[in-house]
Amino acid sequence: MPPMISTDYIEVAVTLPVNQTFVYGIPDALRVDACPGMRVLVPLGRRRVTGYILAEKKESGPYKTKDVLDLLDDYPLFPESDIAFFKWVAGYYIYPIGDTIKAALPAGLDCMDVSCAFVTVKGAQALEAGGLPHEEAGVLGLAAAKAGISLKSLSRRDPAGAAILRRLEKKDLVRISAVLKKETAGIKTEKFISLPKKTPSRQIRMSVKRHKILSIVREAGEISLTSLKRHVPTAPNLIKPLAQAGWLNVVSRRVFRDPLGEPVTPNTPPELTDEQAVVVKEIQTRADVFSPCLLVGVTGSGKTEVYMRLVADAVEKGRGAIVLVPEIALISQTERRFRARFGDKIAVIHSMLSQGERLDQWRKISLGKVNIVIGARSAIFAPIRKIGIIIVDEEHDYSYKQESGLRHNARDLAVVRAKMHNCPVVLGSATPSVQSCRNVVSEKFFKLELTRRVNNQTLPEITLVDMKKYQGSWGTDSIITPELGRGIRSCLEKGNQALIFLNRRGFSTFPVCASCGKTLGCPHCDVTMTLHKGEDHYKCHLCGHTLTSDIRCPDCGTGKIRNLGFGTEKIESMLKTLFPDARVARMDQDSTAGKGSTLSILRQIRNRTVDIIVGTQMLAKGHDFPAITLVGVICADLSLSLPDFRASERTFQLLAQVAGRAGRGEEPGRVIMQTFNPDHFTIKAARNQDYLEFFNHETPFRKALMYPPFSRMIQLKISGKNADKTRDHARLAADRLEQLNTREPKAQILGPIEAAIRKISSRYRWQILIKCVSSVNISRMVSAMVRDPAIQKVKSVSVVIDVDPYSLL
DNA sequence: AGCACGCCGACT
DNA sequence: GTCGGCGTGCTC
Ligand SMILES: [Zn+2]
Ligand SMILES: [Zn+2]
Repeated sequence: MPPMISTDYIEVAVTLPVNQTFVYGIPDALRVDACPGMRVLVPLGRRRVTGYILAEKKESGPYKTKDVLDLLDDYPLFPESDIAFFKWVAGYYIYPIGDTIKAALPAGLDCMDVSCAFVTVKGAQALEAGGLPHEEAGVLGLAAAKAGISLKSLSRRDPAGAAILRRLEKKDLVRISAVLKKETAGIKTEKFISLPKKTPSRQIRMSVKRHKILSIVREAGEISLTSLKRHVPTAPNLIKPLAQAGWLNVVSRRVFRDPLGEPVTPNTPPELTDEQAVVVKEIQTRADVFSPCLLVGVTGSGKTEVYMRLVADAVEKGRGAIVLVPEIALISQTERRFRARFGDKIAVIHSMLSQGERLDQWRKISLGKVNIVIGARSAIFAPIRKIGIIIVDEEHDYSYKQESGLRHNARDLAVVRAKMHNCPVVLGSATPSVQSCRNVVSEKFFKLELTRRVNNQTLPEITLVDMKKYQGSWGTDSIITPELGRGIRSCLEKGNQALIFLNRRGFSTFPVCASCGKTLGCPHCDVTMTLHKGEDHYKCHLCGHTLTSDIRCPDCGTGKIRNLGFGTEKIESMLKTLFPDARVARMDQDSTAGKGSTLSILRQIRNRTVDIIVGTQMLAKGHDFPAITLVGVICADLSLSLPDFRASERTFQLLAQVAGRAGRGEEPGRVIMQTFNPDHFTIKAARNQDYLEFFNHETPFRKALMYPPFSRMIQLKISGKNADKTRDHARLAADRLEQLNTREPKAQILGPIEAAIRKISSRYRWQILIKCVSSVNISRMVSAMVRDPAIQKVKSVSVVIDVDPYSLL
């Protein structure tokens, strides 16, 4: 157990966007159980909020302190040693410390006061009598129906809601009071039943059911109520009188929810290849020092086995391990293999888990029951005490970057955390990021390689098809070229599966008015709508707004819409026409929206009940499809022309990844990539599956324009509902930055510019880009800028800081 | 963030 | 005259 608080005061970080911590007094009754890493309920202003104990304090400082109201944990959620890490993260990402900790912890652990309106007796009478103004009756009815309504949810419904409520309060029809909103994730307890040591003297009537229960309990020794219910469904009612008469002992105990089914028995590791053994050895010799390693291994070269050896080795030495994997729907192949190897010694943090299940995985770690964790980006915050190794699989993957809230990059944080724990960190990939390659060149990382595939599979053969040849062709040839068509046919004739990739969903992606020529745009966003035939409407992919499929042009009022442009849904229907005997399935965000649909599509692929599978990048990651021998890429350059310095890298990674889906089984694979730019270095490098070729071509561009990894970059995203106010605020922010840009080496401030997508969900968007070779200077000036009251006080415009942005769009 | 305070326009 | 709008500032 960690050291308890021994002082009269504690330092607390509250979950609010404030850049400071607060000092509270701690009553003796709470102090005996309190320690850093626990949550407390504290008064702040005139409400109660959740805070995290950071440290003990001998003095209150210059403030008049308030007392902690309650201790919300009986065991710390994170070790005291992690606080330094959280502070580092908060500083680096320029994000409030309390919010940083909240983002790091499992969700649903926040309690706070929420203002709620309750209908008074007078209000109920008034509602029944009628005669109230329409809107007042509406709000009152809502509050009555829900037995109290929070002010926040009301003003979300209707911006005028708060004003109406105040009127009602004045008339004494509602009462507004603070209600403590409890955490939504909790610890699960279960009842366990056993026989008492001595048979009770008190006799009760013994029915058949009661006898049965007693005999089951006698046999089991101790049994949970849940398993007892499986034998006797009415057990909960039956045990009560038995327990009261002393015939049974019933205790409530905390349990961990097990989301992954029955625990697996650990399997035995296979023999390592010579190459694998060398890599493992190299990293093991650096076991007790911070040593970042880039492990480049072609698909199928056995990286996962190397990871598992390193993790097992760290555990043997009494230390823990963190394994990061890309975020995908369902559990990935890598996660499954780790679980098979380490059984119940490993915690799994995955987006498919419920809040409570995630909390339990976290608690298992913080209680020291397990000291290995595998999971997507949030697992980098897992409360492992003495980390012996950190693994980042597919380190180039974009899902390591969180694109909302605390915009961290888990891959970068892995390196930081490894440094704090003096341990190796292994970044593995077949196609490493430009950033990591650069770190090898600059000798920040050392590089290890796995060049041979374990079972001697051959790498897929990749051919390019120039789509320019078929521009204006008849029928479907311009989209599914004859080369790709022939490829699919021969793949199907051999009884294999084909995967067709297009990173754009929907049926028609470019609806245009036949009479005035205007595109059909979203009324809330600055993008065109997409026709979804299955759902029979036009949909905006940014805000979700829909328009009926039979709509006339809203601009001229009469024109019919011509549905140009194509997405996965259209490719699916074209393939069904071209190959009427083939079974075609589609996997994208639309086809996997329903619960269980992802699983059912994956099962179809695995059981070979589909022949052609069309999909978006969802198909590119994490799942193994052994029967796929052909991968067709409809348009390799879709993401190439985006106005973003990482467009090439993203395209290269995506193409390399999809290509890797071909030939995972016995038969060699084939990849056909259709492109308008067959001579572009990105496409060529993807065809050659050569990350170094890509790196060598991309590096000069980045260097010339001072883009990462040759500089640090921070992007400010300024948005608001009012176009003029947003623009003015963006200009103000840029002015402040210019004023703060005094230290050498100076930063380069670009903008403000209007974002490429000028409006999303009725919010106008502006951007400022800051580049600087000095990490310290760029961080200092941006922190100072956001702390400026002139910037902070304007609440109708939001300023979001994206440190090391992945995409600038 | 949320909540109160305070200062100005358009209503009784 | 006040009711209620929002801009400003503070929370240990
Ligand atoms: Zn028109
Ligand atoms: Zn929209």
